[in-house]
Formats: sequence, structure tokens, C-alpha cells
Amino acid sequence: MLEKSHKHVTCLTCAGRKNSLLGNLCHDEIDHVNAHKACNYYKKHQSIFLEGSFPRGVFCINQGMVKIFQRGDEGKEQIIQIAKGGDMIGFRAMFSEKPYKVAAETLEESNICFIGKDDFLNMMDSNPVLRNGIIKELSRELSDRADFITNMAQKSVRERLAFTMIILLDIYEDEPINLSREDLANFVGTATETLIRLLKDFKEEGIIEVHTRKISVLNREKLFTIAGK
Amino acid sequence: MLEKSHKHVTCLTCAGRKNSLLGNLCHDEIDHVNAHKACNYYKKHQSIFLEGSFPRGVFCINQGMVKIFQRGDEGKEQIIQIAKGGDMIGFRAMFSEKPYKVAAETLEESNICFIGKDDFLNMMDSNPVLRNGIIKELSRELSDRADFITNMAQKSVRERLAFTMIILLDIYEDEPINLSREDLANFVGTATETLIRLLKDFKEEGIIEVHTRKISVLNREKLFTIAGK
DNA sequence: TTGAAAAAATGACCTTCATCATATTTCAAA
DNA sequence: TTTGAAATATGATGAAGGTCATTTTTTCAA
Repeated sequence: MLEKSHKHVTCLTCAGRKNSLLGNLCHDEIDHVNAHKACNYYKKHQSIFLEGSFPRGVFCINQGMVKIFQRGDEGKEQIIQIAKGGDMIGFRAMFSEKPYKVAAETLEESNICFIGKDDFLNMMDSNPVLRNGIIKELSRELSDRADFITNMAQKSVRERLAFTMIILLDIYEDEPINLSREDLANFVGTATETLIRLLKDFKEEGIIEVHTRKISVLNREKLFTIAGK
Repeated sequence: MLEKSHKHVTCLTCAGRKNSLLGNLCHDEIDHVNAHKACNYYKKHQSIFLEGSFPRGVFCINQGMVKIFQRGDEGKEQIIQIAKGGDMIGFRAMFSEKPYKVAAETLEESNICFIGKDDFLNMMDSNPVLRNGIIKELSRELSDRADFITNMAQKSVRERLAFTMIILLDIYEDEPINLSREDLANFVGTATETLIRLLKDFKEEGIIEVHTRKISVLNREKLFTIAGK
């Protein structure tokens, strides 16, 4: 069970921080962030920010899992990204000075900190390492999204599912993948029914194992083969 | 006809520059760029950089039109973006310090300048306006690509074609759209045959007019309706 | 523990779109 | 101007996958 009071979550002990964009801050800087951030406990399926609202800062995930998605015209979600402990979210819209084009919502209970826009931008101005880290991160994501687009355009749902599971394998590390069929379908970009049928195929082919909703990958190699490259 | 010698292309008279990322440079900075850049004439269908090669700097389009694309597993291109005069390309991969994940090729004869990595990074370090402009640009493109992904996942080819034509309308301004059917199909993410059939529909519905390969939009509003929002 | 609601699963059907084959037009070089 | 190649266009066909209806399973609160 997560700590439900924000008082106890400090950047100094944040497990994700060392590998995050804030991994290179000096002591003074960490202290400053720590003093100025707000920390909140989010329960499962709670909204962090909505499409159309204006960014007032960035969110830093201490613990938990978050989906970043867009709602299409008929209300169907398209998941763009899944973020977890150590990831920062919401800084893209903040830089662009436009309302969020995506929404964020927890997939499980989470502790998420908030750093105000001014504080964050000041830090960036005075810290070239942080700055470069962010530029690098933005570039990396652009490149990921180019792949995403090409996959969507040219691959079958089966291939995309394999590709998506490889990404999820990375996110969930050794844990079984724990997403609703609907979320999984909305990440792959297909109908829930189609996704369920394909999961069944994967199961029958010995690629995965399913316990209720949790999916464990048995044959990683085969996923790569199906995903193509 | 474009100037085929690079000697005559100078940042001072570059039409696109004022609205570009380099629009806010001071005189000294422009002079420096001007002195250190290389400028080249590219003919139609000439490669600017290839997937997999390592970035050594950024390209600045003085005049002309460029497609940015990825090749899928079967060699089919997916066009991610079309750039024109005033746009800078290739800086994403440069920041990430990884090989290009996309390739760039001219769609028509073009004058394109090259600024070396060190020069460019130094400029960014010393010029906060340029820096912020780039971060903003990266953010804007991330948001565009999220839309692209959602469209690919949830819209029909017809809807996507309408959406793509709205984007092209913006790029080509008042000129008729001048892309091969194949390129257009590779931008929409469909088969060339399907694209041609849909163009025929649009023609019959009075939405567009076609002269050989050039497409003029007659009914902008209807495109918006079809694209959905 | 139970009952209602949500999620997952299965089946039937049908539309969209990719593919392959072939015809026609356009373009550029000889 | 001719001619071959590339681009565009059209037709026929089948598979992939979306939609709707229904059943089964899981979850969670009373």
C-alpha cells in the first residue's frame, strides 16, 4: 500500500529520481524542488490533467503508473504513452504555452508530485544539464512517435500488438502486464474485441500466459519476430 | 529557376528566416551563421540525409520542399512531415546523439543550408531565445504527432485524406498541391490505388479540382467536415 | 456471501481497404 | 515527334478487422 500522505514523499529518497531528468541536480537544487513541490496521492483511475486545460507546471511520478491519451471524435481513447515512477509528464504542453492536447490518468494508485511552471523554468535556465536532458528527452519521444505512426500505418493489428507488448514488457519490467483489455486495445489502436481475439491466439501459440487480466510473456523472441525487426 | 550556386544564398536575405527559429538572432549572430554555414543546391528527389546515418548538424531550408519519412519493413515510405522554406530539419536526431530514424529528400529543387553541430549547439547555449524557440518547436511537433497517431488509429482513409489535405493546404498556401499520388498515399498512410479512388470521389463531390498531378481545393469547408472537427 | 455491474470473451456479419492485374495517360530523353 | 518508362487510373477479389449482439466471468460493494 502506498503512502497516502504527501508529507513523507521527498525527492531525496525518491527511487525514480536518479534515472530521471532530475537525476543530475545538486543538493541545493534538490532542496529547492523539495521545498517548493506539492505531492499528492492519487487513487486508481484518477485524472491528473485533462485535454484542453492549461498547464501550470509539471508532474513528477514518484510511484505508480499513468496513461497519457487523447480522445478521438467518438470519445474513444488513443493511448500515446504509459509513464511510471521517475517519469515526468506534462512539460510539453507547458513549453508550448497551449492547452493540453492529451490527458493523463492513473492506471493504479500513485504518488505524484507537482512542480510549478516558474520554478521549473528557472531551474532549466540555470541548469544546462537539466536543459539538455529535456531537449534530449523531447527528441527521443519525437523519434518514438515517428515509429508509432509508421507502425500504425503499415502494420497489422497482430504485429502492432506484438510491438506494444514489447514496449509494455519494458515498462512493467518483470511484473506481468496489468492493463484492462480496453486500455490495451486503445494503446494498440484497435477494437477491444479484436484485441481479445488476438490475445487468445497468442495464448494458444504459447507466447503469453494469462491470469485473469494479468499477462505474462513466455516467449519474448517470438514477439520480436511477429513485431518485425 | 533557383540559384544553383550557394554563393548567393545569404541568411540576410533569406525569405523564410524571419519566421523561423533563427528569426531572433542579432546581427553578429547572423553574420556568424552566415560565415560558417554551407549552402547547397539540391535537385528534385535528392536525398538530404538517410535513416541510420549520424547527424553532423542541422539543415535550414532556404527554398524548396522536403519530405521527412521513415521506411517500413517492406520498404514502403511513411511520410511524417513536409518541410519548406524557413523550416529547419534534422535537429532532433542531433540532440538525441543517435542516428537518424527518419530520412529527408527534396520534393522539388531546393536551396538548403547546413550549420555544423558545434556551431549550432554553441549558439543555443548563448541564446536563450533560440533555445526556447527550439524547445517550443519540439513540443509543438510532439503534439502534432499525437494527433497524427490518433487519426491513424481511429479515422477512415477518407477522413485522413481530408485531414492531410488541410495540412497540405497550409503548406502549399495558395499554390495547388503538387505531390505524386504515391507520396500523398504515403502521407495519408494508405495504398496508392485507394488514394486515387478517394481523390476521384473528392473530385466528383466538387471538393477538389485536378490538373494532371496538381490538386486545387475548391471547398475547404467540406474538407473540415469530412476530417471531423 | 451475494447480487449487480463491469469487464472479458465469443459469435455472426459486413464494410473497408489492400492486393493483384491490367489499361491508360503523362513525361522525358533520344 | 517518337518511344519507352513511369505515373496514374480502373476493375475484380479477398482478407482483415470493426460492429453489434449475446454470453460468461470477474469485481466490488452492500
